[in-house]
Amino acid sequence: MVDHVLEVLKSCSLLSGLPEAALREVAPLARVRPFRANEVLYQRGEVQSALSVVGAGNVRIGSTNAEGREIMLTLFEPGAWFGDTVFSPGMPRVFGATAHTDGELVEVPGQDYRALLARYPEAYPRTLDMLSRRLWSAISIIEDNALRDMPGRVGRRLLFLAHMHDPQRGPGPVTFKLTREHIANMMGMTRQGVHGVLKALEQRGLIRFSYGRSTVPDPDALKAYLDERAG
Amino acid sequence: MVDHVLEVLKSCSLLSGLPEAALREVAPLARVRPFRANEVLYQRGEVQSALSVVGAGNVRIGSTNAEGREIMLTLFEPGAWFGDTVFSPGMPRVFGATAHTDGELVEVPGQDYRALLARYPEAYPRTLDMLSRRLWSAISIIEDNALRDMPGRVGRRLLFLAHMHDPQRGPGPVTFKLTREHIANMMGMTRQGVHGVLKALEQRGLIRFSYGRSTVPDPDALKAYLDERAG
DNA sequence: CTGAGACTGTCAACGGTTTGACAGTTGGCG
DNA sequence: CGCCAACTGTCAAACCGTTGACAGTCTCAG
Repeated sequence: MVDHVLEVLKSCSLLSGLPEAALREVAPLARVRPFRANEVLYQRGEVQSALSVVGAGNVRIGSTNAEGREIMLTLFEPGAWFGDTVFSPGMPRVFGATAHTDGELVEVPGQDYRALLARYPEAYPRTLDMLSRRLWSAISIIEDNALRDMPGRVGRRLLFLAHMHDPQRGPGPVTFKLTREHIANMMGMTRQGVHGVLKALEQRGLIRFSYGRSTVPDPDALKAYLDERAG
Repeated sequence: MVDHVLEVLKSCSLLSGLPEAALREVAPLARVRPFRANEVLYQRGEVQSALSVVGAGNVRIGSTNAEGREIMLTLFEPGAWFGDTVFSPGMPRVFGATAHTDGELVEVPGQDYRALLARYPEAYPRTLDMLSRRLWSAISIIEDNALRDMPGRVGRRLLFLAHMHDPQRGPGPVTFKLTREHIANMMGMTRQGVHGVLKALEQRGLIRFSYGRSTVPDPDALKAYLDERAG
């Protein structure tokens, strides 16, 4: 069990600055939490601080407003971490987390994680780097939303997800298991609006889609097209 | 001169986790850079990494796309810091910085700042906290853009700026020296669109504006109004 | 294999924002 | 004090995305 937890922790980029000995120290303190598709994992506004690492399955990050309209920020794959409030204990979560598929979470209590970092200060620069990159991503999204039209936004967000999924990815095709509605929620658009945009991209051969999934056959080609048409 | 730099560094929340002795160490390595209104301070995409602290005046953070359309992310006051690439050396800047008024910047070379942190590791938690809060803000903005309509977005962004300006601020009125066009660039709207929104808010007594400036007489009242009408 | 539920395609009507254009206002600089 | 440049108010037309509605398609569990 602890070995399994250790494997998950080792797969997490945020923790890769820590030596294996350090991970062995926290592994017994972590909690494994299996989940089923569509289960609510965390709600926006909760103040408990823990570092969550996706061990298996996919997790949707986002929140819902009073009228039931949902916004999705991103989709996390195994190895991804979230719960940025570990760094600002006492702050409420800005977003919620919902299971996208069946899977499992490894949760390290915030206090234990912070204590560990203090014991291995050489891991701090890497940690700052990871957090800083996430800020970089968030700002890019704000920028895209303000400067680009809908095809631009949708295309860029798909590329963003592709990169998120695997930062060292080669030029091959990427597939997203997302419904039109999920994409719409991610962009603050409607299902119908997304349909139109995807259809236009499909006619250019930049995207292919079927029931419940979309595929970008050549991310570089999509990127080139987007860069050409705006900015 | 060094004393002056020291004062500026002490006013910066990012550096407040460092003991005064540490700030004294870097002060001589910092560069003071005076600027005039509308001067371009940094361009998006540059890779040089430095920590910049606003010593005096205001700085607009944002970027411009090829068509000349500008997006403004936020406006920084004295004491604010930027240049998040110090934590990810080698990454290009995601945004540019432009002088909004006359003023002055204090620049600490990235390497020196990182070396200082390594020498005073007790400052890391505070640093992570600051960065994490900034991420929190960025995500809030993404959320607002996706879930709220225009009056909601404009109102929330003004409140955000007010908080940015002075996190410990009391209930008094806040004034922004921003033209309609600046606000429009901040929201990805047009000048005319902003006009309509502000006019509606004005009729409710939630905002007042004159040539080149807008005033929120009672931020709490504005917040209450916004919370009531959406989420 | 078959039915129910989830997802998708499509359309017309509606509404809000932008575009573009021009006159009016303000503030600072000579 | 007066002019110029920057900023603002306002309007109609065009545009784009949403709303709402319904039928068609796909998947999976039983």
